[in-house]
Amino acid sequence: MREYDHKKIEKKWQKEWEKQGVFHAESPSLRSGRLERKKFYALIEFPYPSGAGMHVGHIRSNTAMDIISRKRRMEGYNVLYPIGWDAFGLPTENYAIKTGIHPIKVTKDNTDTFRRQLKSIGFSFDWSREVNTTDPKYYKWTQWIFLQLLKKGLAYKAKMFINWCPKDKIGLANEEVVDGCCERCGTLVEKREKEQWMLAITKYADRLYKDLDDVDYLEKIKIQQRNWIGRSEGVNFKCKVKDLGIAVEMYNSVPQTFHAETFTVIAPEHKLVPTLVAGTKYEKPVLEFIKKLNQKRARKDFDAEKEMEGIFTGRYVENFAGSGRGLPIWIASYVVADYGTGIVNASAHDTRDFDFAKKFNIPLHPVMFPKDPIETEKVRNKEYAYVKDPHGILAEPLEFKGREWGEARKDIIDFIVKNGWGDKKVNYKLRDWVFSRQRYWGEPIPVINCQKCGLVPVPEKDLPVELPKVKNYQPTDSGESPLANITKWVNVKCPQCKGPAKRETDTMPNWAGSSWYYLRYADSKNNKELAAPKNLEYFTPVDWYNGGMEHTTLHLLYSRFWHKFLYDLKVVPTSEPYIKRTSHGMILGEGGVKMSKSLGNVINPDDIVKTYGADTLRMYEMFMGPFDQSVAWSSDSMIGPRRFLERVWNLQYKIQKGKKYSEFEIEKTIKKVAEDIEAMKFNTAISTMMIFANEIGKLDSISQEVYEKFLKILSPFAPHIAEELWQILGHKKSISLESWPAHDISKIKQEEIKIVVQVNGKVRAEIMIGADEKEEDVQHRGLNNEAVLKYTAGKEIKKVVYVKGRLINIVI
RNA sequence: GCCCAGGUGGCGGAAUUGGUAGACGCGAUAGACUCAAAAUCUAUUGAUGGCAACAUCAUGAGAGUUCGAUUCUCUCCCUGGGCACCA
Repeated sequence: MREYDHKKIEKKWQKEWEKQGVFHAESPSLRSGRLERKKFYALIEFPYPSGAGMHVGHIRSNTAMDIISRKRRMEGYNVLYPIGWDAFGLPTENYAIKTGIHPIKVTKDNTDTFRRQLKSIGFSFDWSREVNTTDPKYYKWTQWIFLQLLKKGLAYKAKMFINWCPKDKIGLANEEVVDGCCERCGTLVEKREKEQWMLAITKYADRLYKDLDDVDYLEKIKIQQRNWIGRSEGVNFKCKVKDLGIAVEMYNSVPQTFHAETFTVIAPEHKLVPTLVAGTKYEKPVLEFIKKLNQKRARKDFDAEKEMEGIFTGRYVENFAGSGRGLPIWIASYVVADYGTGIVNASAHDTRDFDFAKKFNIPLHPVMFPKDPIETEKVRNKEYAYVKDPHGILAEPLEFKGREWGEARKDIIDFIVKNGWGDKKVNYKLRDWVFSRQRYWGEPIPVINCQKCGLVPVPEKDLPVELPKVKNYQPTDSGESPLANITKWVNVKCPQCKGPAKRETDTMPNWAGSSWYYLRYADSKNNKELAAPKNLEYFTPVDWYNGGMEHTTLHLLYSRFWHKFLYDLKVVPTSEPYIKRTSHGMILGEGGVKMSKSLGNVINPDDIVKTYGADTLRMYEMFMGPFDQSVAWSSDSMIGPRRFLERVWNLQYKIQKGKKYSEFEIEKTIKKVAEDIEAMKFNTAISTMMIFANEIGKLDSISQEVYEKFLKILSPFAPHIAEELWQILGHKKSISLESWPAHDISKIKQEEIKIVVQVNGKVRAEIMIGADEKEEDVQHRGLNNEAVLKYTAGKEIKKVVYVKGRLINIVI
């Protein structure tokens, strides 16, 4: 008997797969005729090659998609399961700053480590399509996409207040600021005015929102994206400021209660504020108020909700919505300048407005009341803010008296519009994407500043604009990229007038390269185009994309935006990049704490591959818990899957020619495993296989046919051991190229079924019945069962419930 | 505050449309093998009571619907994640 030697087996098959090119996806561009075979495109988020090496979390998500890919291959699909490196980014640059080692070298070392580690796990990646975002041949096309965005007016420069991290010396997108602090280093973010490149993602907000209806994403992912885009339909009220004659628009997303509005609030930084108070007695106190407020806001622990501040401007809105009333305009600290119009009318039906009015003694006028009369009295007495209740009854305007708030909404909006008081308006929370970074390790933005011609795009034929070598990667305190110091690189001739000009020194954020990488995989070696249309037509969209929840609102939204843009340019054939999106849970350290270097609880996959083997590691990570939930690592539990594989290995010595085994068990197992893989319930798929192996392990001998079927369904999970056993059984072809065993439902039929007899819902007996036995006969047998009679004797039987093939419940 | 997940043995976790709660795995206990240990194999393993057959209680707490609830409804508590001055 040979022992299960995982080291030998795993190395052997990894070499063999590579030699045979088992996992290469066939491209239509490489053949003359049509590629008839159906494709399946499985995608994982390509890793950022950090210096720490691969995390066990990578293995979890990669294995999941690997199992699905391997199953699809066995089902006859031409599977594309690619891999690459999202290698631009701050950690590498910060490392370079610290050590002086060039980021190119750092990246090469790290990707080498990752590649070796990934290969040691036996993932069925098509390595021939490997991409790297830092490769000029790759980022040539990232820059090309930027030029197209520029051409269409979707990339623009804007002088604006940006979130500035004083430590990283970098501008941050709103999305990258967490609790007012830099997402990466935790430093308190400052506001700084700077010229920035922006991408107009808001122009696509509507489509990004609506098209979610047509994709198969996990519901929670859709909800997060919808919340992030934050679409709301409301009314822009058209008003005039009394005595000034200025027209203002005020956005209101709940116009149903517009009659309740008794005052108006404006954001402190709103550009209209100085005009409102200019030359009045309010000017001095208002400006002082704003100055003080800004100082307060800079404080980290400042809570605008609790520390609500405000001041009257001395101005009024004139004749609000035809009511003849004038609404006092207050500056309020809780109003956001860049949402809607930054000026809002306020009412008793909003908690913040309500609290504000109470604090500053502004009159309130509720117009919507609950059905309960006691509560109505409370609302009438202004005891609390009665907010957004679809069943609340409106008292005003009189045209809508007695109608429900939720139901009346549409009609009230029409009413307002018809009277000319305002226009329908859709607003989004989503803001444009701050696209420039004052950093070295990113794609140079391919633009030239000419003194005469202004901003001139680099001609497409001159792409890529390559990163020059620098000595120092430290950003400058002036906020410019280190590239600004390379005069040789910066000074160029203007492509239009040939006069002296300077290159743009800002680079792109790391989200750029990852916004379109899945397209490049379709044709990663193409030097003439982003990818051959033939290949894009065939491979895209991605059929199944798995990744982390943390990328739902940034990467996933950005890449959908770019994809839609490329669709408009007719570069890609579909309007959505991913048909299906799922997500995995995190792997936590032992005891449920976060895995981190500082806690010293990081698990090194290399050690486990060495001692237990890649197959055991794969099995363990799939078995440890539900795929979409976080699970704590437990080194003790690793032994379970390893024991299972050893048992499977030893089963080979039980094979006997001509031996038959109940078809029922193997067919049932195949069916369950297949269903569980599709539902990403890998943990129960494995337990099903364990049960099967335990069962046949008890027999004296097993048939080769059954064992082979079992190896096939095991192979996506533990491919190395499955290949080895497959070969031992005398097969020449790789098991990866075999076909997935079809389970025959008709075979899954039992002669006898065990059912339970309950008395008043409590199990009292078990009986065996024939599969086709009549209900009356079954009931009769249940009722006359000895154990059951003990409980029913002398009692009146009220009812007997029979659930076919399940149970009998006798009610007494 | 809002949104989304969750809460089941010593631990990770199973339970089709409501239908035998605790599958599978880890750990633990006992036994076999061994000079011994490891590995392996066999048995037991939710709690309480009982020599046992068996009984009772158990899925965060409390109520409800039902012949029957881990599953459905309501109220509350706790944990994790996301969002948050968005009118």
